[in-house]
Amino acid sequence: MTATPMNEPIMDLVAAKERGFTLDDCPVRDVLDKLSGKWATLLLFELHIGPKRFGVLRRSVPDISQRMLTQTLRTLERDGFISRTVKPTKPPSVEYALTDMGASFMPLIAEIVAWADQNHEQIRLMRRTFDAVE
Amino acid sequence: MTATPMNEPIMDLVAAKERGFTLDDCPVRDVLDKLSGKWATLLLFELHIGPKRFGVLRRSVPDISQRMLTQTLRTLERDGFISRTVKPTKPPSVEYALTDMGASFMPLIAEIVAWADQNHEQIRLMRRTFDAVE
DNA sequence: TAAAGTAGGCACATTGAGGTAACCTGCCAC
DNA sequence: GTGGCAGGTTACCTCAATGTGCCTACTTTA
Repeated sequence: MTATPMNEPIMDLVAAKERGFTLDDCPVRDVLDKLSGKWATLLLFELHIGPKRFGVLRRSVPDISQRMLTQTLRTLERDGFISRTVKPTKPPSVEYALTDMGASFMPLIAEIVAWADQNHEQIRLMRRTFDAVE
Repeated sequence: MTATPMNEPIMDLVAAKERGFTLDDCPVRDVLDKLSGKWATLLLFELHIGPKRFGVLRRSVPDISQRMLTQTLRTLERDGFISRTVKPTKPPSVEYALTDMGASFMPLIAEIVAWADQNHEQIRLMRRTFDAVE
């Protein structure tokens, strides 16, 4: 709840800082931007269950607008997290799927979910306490 | 590079979805918002090395404005990631430090950094390829 | 002929994160 | 006094992310 006597620092992070990983064109930003968008993780989430078509995705994430669905899928495709395959059905359909790289990213999301699950009660408690004092 | 035959889904994620973790007041959002801000991770990064005073933090992250430094520190404190301690020195000084909860969050950041380190070349390759085709 | 379902595109408004710059409150030294 | 440092706060502005609504082009079904 208060200051910690500091468990020893994670050396990877110390090393990362020394390599300049805190700069603006930083590779980590590329990844963080995926996590930060409102929809990207939800879509990765859906595709992690299995490949899905455009319309199915839209119904799976009912709040998303068509525009944001298209746009988010594009940037995820652009960065190689998902693939887009047009199938020559009668009305051509488009299937989206995780790539191997995208799939390798999901364990990180799973860990974040797990951490959030373990800590969100304390976070909300701290928040209420902080707000109460003004 | 193309569609993956889908390694088996991570059951924690499937379970999370069934518990409604994709909703708007979702606990995961609370955590993702920390990662998404421009400065929060950098400040956690600095405090992970050790406790630091306001002015030291400002010099450690030279691009940050006083306003954003104060603001980001406040929200991190509000959510219990860091602690704020006023010390009765001649001009009173303020020391910021990771809390235990904040420290427990750092391994996740370390993993994201490691993943970004391994994959950013491919991401940028995919991006260039995608942009070339138009 | 009309409706409804495929997968989008385009134009505009909103909104919130972030930046800039100035001011403030103590306390110290000159 | 005047100036500086510490740690802020406040007002104002910008810009990118996101939302809303309407449009296309094609095909199947009623």
